[in-house]
Amino acid sequence: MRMSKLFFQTLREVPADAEIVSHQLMLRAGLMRQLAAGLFDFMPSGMRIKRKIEQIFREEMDAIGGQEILMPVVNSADVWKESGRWYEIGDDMARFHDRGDRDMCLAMTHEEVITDLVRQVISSYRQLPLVLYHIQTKFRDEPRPRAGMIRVREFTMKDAYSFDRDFAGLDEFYPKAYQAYFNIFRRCGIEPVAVEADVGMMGGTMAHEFMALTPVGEDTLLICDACNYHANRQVATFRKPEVDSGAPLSLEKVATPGVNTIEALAEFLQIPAAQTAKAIFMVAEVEDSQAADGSVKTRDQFVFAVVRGDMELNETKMTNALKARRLRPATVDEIRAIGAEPGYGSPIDVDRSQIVLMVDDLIPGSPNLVAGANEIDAHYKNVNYGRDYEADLVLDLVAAAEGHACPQCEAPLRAVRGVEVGNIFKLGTKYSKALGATYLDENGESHPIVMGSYGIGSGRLIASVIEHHNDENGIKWPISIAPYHVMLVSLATPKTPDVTAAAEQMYADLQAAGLEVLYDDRDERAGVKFNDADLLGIPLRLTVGGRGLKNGVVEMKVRRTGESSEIPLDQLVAGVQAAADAEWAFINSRLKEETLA
RNA sequence: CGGGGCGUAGCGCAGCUCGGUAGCGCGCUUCGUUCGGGACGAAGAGGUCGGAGGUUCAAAUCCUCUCGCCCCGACCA
Repeated sequence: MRMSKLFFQTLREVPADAEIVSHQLMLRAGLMRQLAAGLFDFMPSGMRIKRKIEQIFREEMDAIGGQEILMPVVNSADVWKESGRWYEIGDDMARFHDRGDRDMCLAMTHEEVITDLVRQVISSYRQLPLVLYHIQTKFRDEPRPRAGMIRVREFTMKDAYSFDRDFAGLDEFYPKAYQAYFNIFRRCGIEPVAVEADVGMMGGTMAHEFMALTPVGEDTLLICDACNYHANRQVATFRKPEVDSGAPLSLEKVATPGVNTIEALAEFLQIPAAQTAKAIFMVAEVEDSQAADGSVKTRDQFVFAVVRGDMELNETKMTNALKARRLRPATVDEIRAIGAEPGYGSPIDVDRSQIVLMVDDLIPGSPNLVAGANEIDAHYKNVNYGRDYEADLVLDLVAAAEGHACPQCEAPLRAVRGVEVGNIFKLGTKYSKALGATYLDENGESHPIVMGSYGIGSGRLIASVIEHHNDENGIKWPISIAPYHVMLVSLATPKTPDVTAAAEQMYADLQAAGLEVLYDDRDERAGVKFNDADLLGIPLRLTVGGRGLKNGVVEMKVRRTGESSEIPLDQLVAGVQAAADAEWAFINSRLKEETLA
C-alpha cells in the first residue's frame, strides 16, 4: 500500500478524550475513530489488524473441529422469550419493533439463535458432537462504555458453541477450547491468565475467563504465586483465618456516640476491626412467580448480611446464594422498617419476618464480636452467634483480597487487574432444554443437547495487545497481527530520482516475495516519516536514502527490539524475509501445551 | 443511575471572572527555499463558540433548560 493513498491520519497530539494508552495510540495511529460513546469506526489499518486477528480465530477454531456459520445481528424476540432472557435482561438489550410491530432486539450474544438453528437440524446422536462458530457484530447497551475499545457497546465477537450428547462429551471438548484460546492469545502476542469465573447471565456450571493482565483492567484477580491458584475476585475463595474460640462473655451495651463506621468503632473501642461484626443491608430482586406469557414476576427481598468487620461483602456470592436477579443497597427507610439502624445495625432484635439473614461462615466461630445495637450511638459487645441470634443462611459471603491465604496452599494471595479478553462456559442444558434442542440416542430416548459457549471480542483484544506492546513512540505490533509486515520508508526528494526508482523497485520486489508492504512514498520530511513509522508500529522498517544507496545497502530496523542493521541491496528480499521469519518465530515460540486449571 | 469534569477550526488549547461580534500552536492549501528523526519564509482557507430559550442596545461570556463526551462509583456475556 502506498501511504500517499492510504486513508489515515496520524495525530501528533493526544486526543483529550482518550485516557488509556491503547485508546490514545489507536486514535493517534489512525486505526479508528469514535462515532459516539462505545461506537467506533475502523479505518483501513485498523481493519487489517482486525481481519488478521479474526483469521487466527478461524484457524484455531477450525483446528478443533469448528465450522464457521453466520447468524443475524437482528433477532426476533421469540427465541429470547423461549429462553426467558427476554424478561431477565434489562436495559443492556436494545429492543425495537419492526414494521409489523413484532418484538425485535439486537443480539447481545447468540445462544438462543444457535440453539434454534441446531434444533432444526440435529435429531440424532449420530450428528453429535458438533462445534459451530461465527464472527459477528453484537450490541450491548452498556451503562458506561469506557477505556476506548476495552468496553464498548457495539463490537465484533467470535463466539463458538459446542454440542454434545452428554456432559462427558462437553468435558472432553472444553479443554480443547481452553487450549485453542491460549493459542489464539499467544499468537496475538498476549500471555493470558485463565481464571475461574462467575457464570453470570450465561448460566451454566463452569466458566473460565481469559485475562490480559494490565493495570487498566476492570476486573480484579487473585493469584497465588506458590500453587498457581487464580480466580476472578467475583468467585475467589480463601482460607479463612483461625480464630481463638474464647468463652462467650455476656452481652453488654456500650455507648458509642457518633461512631457509625467500622473504622471509627475499632478506633473508639481500641480493638481490631476483626473483632467487630459488619452489618450490610441489601435489597435483592428475586423471582416470585411466572406469568402465563412466560414473563417472570419479581419481588424485593430484604437481605441482612453479617460479615467480620475486616472483610468486604462479595456481592456476586450473595447474588448467587439468593439466586437474585440484581442487588442494591437498602434505603434508610427500608432499614428502619425492619427495626435496624444504619451505622448501628445488629442481627439481634430485628424483625425477622420479612428478611433473610445471612452470615459469613467465619462469624459462627468468631466469639465476642462488637456489633451495633440497632439504636443510634450504641453498640453491643460480646455478640455471639448461636447464643444471641441465628441466621437463615451461613456461607462464604466475603471477597478475597490481597494477602488472604490461598484456598489451596495458604500462601498469601496477590491481587492484580486484568481485562477479560475471552471466556469459555460449560452451559450444560440450560438453552437446549428451554428451546427443546434434543436428540435421540441409540435406544430411541430423547435427551437435551449439552452445550458449551466460547467467546472472544476482536476490538478488546486489539486494545489489549496494544496495552502490552507499546513504547513512548507508539505501537509495536507482533508480526502476526501487524497491519503490514514491512514499512518501506523512502527518503527520496525531487532531486534524487535514483532513490525514488530504487524505492519503487524494492516495493515491487518485496510484494512479489509475498511480504505485506506499506510504502511511505509521501512528500514528507524524514523525521515525520520515522515518527509515523514508530507510531504505526510495523515490525520491520526499511529506510531507502541516498546515503545507503551510495554504499549499496538499505537500513533495516526492527520495531520490537530497536535493533538496526544494513542489508546489501542485492540481498534485500532474502534479508527482509529472514527478519520477518525471525519475528514469526518469536511469536510462535510462545505456543505451548496447557492443562485445564 | 449517583459523584466529578469538559463541549470555542481536523487535533491540542486560550478567551468567559469584569458582555462590545473570536484568537494561539499543530495540521490543511498555494508559491519559494530546504531535505536521514516532527524545516523555514510569504500568502491563504477553515469556527451559526454543542443546541434551544431568556436577560441586554449588544452574549462564546450572564440566567434557565437541554444534548453530547470523558473520568470515578454502581453495573458488566
